[in-house]
Amino acid sequence: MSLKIYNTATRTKEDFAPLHPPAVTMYNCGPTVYDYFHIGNARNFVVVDTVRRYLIFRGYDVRFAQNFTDIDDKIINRSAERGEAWDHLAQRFTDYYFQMAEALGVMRADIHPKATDHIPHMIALVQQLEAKGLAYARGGDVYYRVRAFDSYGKLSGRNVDDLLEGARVDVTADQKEDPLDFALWKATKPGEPSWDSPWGPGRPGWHIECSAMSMHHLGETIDIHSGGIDLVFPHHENERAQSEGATGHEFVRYWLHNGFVTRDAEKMSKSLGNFFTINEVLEKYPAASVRFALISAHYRHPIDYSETALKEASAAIARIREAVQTAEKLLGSNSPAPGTTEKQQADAALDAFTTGMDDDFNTQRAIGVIFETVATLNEARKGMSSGAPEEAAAARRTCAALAAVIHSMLEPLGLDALIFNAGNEAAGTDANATGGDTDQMGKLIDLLIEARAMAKSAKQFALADHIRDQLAAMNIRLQDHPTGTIWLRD
RNA sequence: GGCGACGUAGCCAAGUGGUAAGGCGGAGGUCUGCAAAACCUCUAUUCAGCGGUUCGAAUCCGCUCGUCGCCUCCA
Repeated sequence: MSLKIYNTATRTKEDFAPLHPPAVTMYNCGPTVYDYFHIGNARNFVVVDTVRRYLIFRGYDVRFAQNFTDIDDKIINRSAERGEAWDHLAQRFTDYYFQMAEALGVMRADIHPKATDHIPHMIALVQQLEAKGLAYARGGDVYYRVRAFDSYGKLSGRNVDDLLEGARVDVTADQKEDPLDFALWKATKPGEPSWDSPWGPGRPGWHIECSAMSMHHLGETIDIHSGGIDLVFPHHENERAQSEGATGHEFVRYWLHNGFVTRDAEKMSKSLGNFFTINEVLEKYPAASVRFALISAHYRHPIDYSETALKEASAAIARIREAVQTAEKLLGSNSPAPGTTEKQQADAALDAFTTGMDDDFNTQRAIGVIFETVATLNEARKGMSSGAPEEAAAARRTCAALAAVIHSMLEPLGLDALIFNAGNEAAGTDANATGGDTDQMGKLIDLLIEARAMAKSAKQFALADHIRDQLAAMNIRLQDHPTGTIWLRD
């Protein structure tokens, strides 16, 4: 079995062969920190995090960098509107990024470089391009000479002449040699932050930062570079031109781009006002549901954001959580080790999961396998209360093995902790959702369950139901099983 | 105008040549004191439409219709 990744550069699925296995270098174009990121940005972070987690699951040693664009027009404009210092604003939303990303189960990158910390690297890169005749200075600006780079357009499948036709170019706006040329360095304007450079005070163009930071931290050639599909052109095309123009060799081996989150089939955008910021979404729905919804279609396909989608995701997650928690609760603290049969059954599920994910990170197929495993687990659970001791013991082994394998499938999807740890902070002393309720709270609940059982055997159903209802009001839900009553936290 | 993606059940969504995964929702049933959870059965003779290739197509080719995206800051 081999992992296949769809490479935007070739428009085909390719066998994944990193440059120096098992090492994998990955770079994702991160947020411009001038506002909360929206649900579309969230999809990119979640998708890339899932890719990263799966590569780790597959045994790769991943080194991952994701930048913060902490200086650009949007930040300068927002800063002016708010009367807040641009660097203060950027820091504030950088902090929010970490907070929201963590909520979504997105792991921190190994490196989170900031553009403003890499100005010297960018200047050096621009100088290299200048020396090679690929860049030229005009006034205090520096531009990339697009037509001097032979393969410009290769990544996005365009040729420079087509680009000119459709281009809405205001040639008068600047001093470019060619309308297609783009800015590497922008001369400072009054009131804007600026850095000293060989071309005078100014600030970097947008594209140059990713080239500089990717090469500085991960090397001149990296394995995977990712972003939303709208970054293919011009951002990634320009990054490629800058990096390969400077070094003369391949910049990225696999270009990976995720599809949009749409709203009524249209791309979310600021101008349409049809976007939701992540903090708004997380106020309404659990992070597990949001993440599940974001990976419940293939990452390259568009996904429509709606209340229905989030509710369905919540229901789907509830089924998984219910199955695993019920099984683990019934197993108690002395979960049996799997025998050969159970081991094979679990391995088969894991293989099916891996096959799905190996096909260009097909999370939906992987999720399908999880649900099939859930169904098998629920069925096996009934056997646990069998009167025949051997049958019950076998069922316990099966349930233990399947519950464990479900956890190991949820982990690379970034869902395991979100589904099973959420609420534990509120639960306080609830030692874990799986096992012996050794804490005091658990003992109290067990006592109430015992009282309810006594009421039931005395046919005092009003009292029994009162106990159940009051516990439910505290999000403690009771389940009656042939072997006894268990409780779960909702 | 150039380039590209998509159209599968009430909804979401896999499947890219061998006879339609999975989830949500819905209907009926089993279990239960009643619930909850779970389980069982049913819910697409068919994959936008029309042609073609093939023993065989949702899957390949052509055309048509529809939706969306990139070409400008954008995940």
